[in-house]
Amino acid sequence: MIDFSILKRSKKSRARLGVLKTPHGEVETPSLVPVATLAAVKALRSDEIAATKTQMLISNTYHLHLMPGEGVVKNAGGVNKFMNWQKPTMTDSGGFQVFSLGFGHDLGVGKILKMFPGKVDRAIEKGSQPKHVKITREGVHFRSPLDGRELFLGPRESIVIQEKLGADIIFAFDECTPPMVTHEYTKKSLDLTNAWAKQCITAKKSKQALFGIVQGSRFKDLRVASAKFINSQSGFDGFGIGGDLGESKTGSQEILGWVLPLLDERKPRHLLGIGKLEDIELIIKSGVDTFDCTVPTHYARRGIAFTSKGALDLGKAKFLKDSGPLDKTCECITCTQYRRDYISHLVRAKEITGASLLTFHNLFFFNTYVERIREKIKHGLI
RNA sequence: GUGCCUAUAGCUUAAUGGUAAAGCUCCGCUCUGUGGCAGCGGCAAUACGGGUUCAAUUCCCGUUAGGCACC
Repeated sequence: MIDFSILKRSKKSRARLGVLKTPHGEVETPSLVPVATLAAVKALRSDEIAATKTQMLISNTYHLHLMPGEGVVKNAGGVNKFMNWQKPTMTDSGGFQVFSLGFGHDLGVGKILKMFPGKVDRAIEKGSQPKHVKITREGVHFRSPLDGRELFLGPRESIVIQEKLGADIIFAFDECTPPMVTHEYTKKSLDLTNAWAKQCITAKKSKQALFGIVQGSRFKDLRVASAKFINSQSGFDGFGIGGDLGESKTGSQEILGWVLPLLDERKPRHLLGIGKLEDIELIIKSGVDTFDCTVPTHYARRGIAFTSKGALDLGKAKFLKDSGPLDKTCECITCTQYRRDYISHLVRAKEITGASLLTFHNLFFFNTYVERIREKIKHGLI
């Protein structure tokens, strides 16, 4: 069970200030939801995650199913107790893995593609299938990257697993479509995602909140149809917006502009997998309440620090001669207690403490950034 | 001290009497419902001095350095 209330609606944009109440506490929205795929934000303890101002985490059904298996998590009392995290949680349904382990793996692309005009030779047509993933009406056959065994995930399976994982918010099982799909392929995929959406609603026995996912790729008619359909399902407590949002920032704005006005404004909207620093204000202005993104944590493990002066690659040797903090204006533990020369050394030596210090800073920095946006909405600035 | 062996990029190794190749490192770039992953691009070398030859990194001599054996 969740309860969402809107404290303020912007007059300058579709941005909204809200509070999302869950069994594990409240989330002030808009909010970043850091990614804890395997019930861990890599490199941080749960108390450290909390100290980065993180309000909610999202874990992954597919990955936790493979390892350690949802039974282990259930025996521990659910994902919160399992990882000693007292605040709200979400689990993603595994729908993204249909893409990332399927076409994404085959073609070596992410869901955001900077496609050159005319590169239609790689378009994914109706009827085509990825190599290691088989998509059927009932669900998706995967091959485990861990041991090669077959595994099947459909709407019912995903919900059953997510109920055992026990997060506050769970997502419907969908097909996240690749960026280079044709209209025909997307239309067929959407029929599947919508059918699965209904099956997820009927499969759910728990009191967890269930979010339906809007797909439709870059096609306006399909995005609109998807939003209307998902919005019409009273079994959904909120919405996810998934898939490819087009090739540019203005494209993403446009797609969110088609979709969000069609969704019941009393329910929260979560944007799946988007959240580079430069995206955040734009998606919030479009009316997004929560969003998850691997960027702050994943980039930290590659040695990148996000600062008020831009992104810094601490792996570069020049930082070995830099005695300053990562960011002079940041008040996080990493910035107040450690210097760039030391962090650079750790990154270059591949010491895990480097990943830890950078992950802490990046999450604190992102969360502070979003906190300021909440303040701006509160004061009518955006 | 004597004999033998070796010397190619920062490191580890290829190859050839006729354009010197790769891995790692280093430098730059990419990587949005997470691979502590991966990909792309770049810098960079025949120890030194002679000789043979149209042409030597390659064959020969010397120097230097290193390794091994013997005294």
